[in-house]
Amino acid sequence: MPPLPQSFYLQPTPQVARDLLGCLLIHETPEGPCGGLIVETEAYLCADDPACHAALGRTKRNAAMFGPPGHAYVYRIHQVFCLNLVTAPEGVAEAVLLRALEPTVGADLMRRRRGQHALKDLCSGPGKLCQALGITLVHNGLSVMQPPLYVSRVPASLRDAQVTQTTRVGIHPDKGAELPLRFYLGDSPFISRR
DNA sequence: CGATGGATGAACT
DNA sequence: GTTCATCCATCGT
Repeated sequence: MPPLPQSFYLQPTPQVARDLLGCLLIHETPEGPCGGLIVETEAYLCADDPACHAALGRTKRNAAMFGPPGHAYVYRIHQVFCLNLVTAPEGVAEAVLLRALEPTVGADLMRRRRGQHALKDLCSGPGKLCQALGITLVHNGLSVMQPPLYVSRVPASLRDAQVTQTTRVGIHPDKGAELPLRFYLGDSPFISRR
């Protein structure tokens, strides 16, 4: 399957977050390809969303969010990295955080990067996912519409009933904690938490 | 199981 | 100096 086109990332951001569920994220690395099916995402919006990194304007760190859609925004928090896919037209800072994958490609390689872990714990969190795939700040701003890093749709169809929509993880009480912008596959054992 | 706290680095006030 | 879009070990039930 070809990578998702840029037009995909120009849909409303919550819809992009939802539609990314079930899509395949692949990173082709020197050690081999690795990745999996996206099972958990969160949308971060430009307007009325204090949790968005761009809520206070453009900075050196969040610059990629203001860039073209279909590119990566990678940031560091504590000692881990997190991967977002930039949405909305250039200049409008919105993105989707990828929070968990169901490992399907290169599981052994990912296990090596993460240390010995059960399959369900390899990519069950935004930091774990980046560690497993070998995503770092060097990927900040890169296109996710072509190798080595890309997202594509898979043939299997997705039933609406499988998608759960709820509040985001780790958001402080006065920062839009009540916004229902987290999406995950309700029957997946690979998500970060219930 | 669930709750808690420390690690640890960069951006920002 | 404060604040995290986290993770993991280590408690406590």
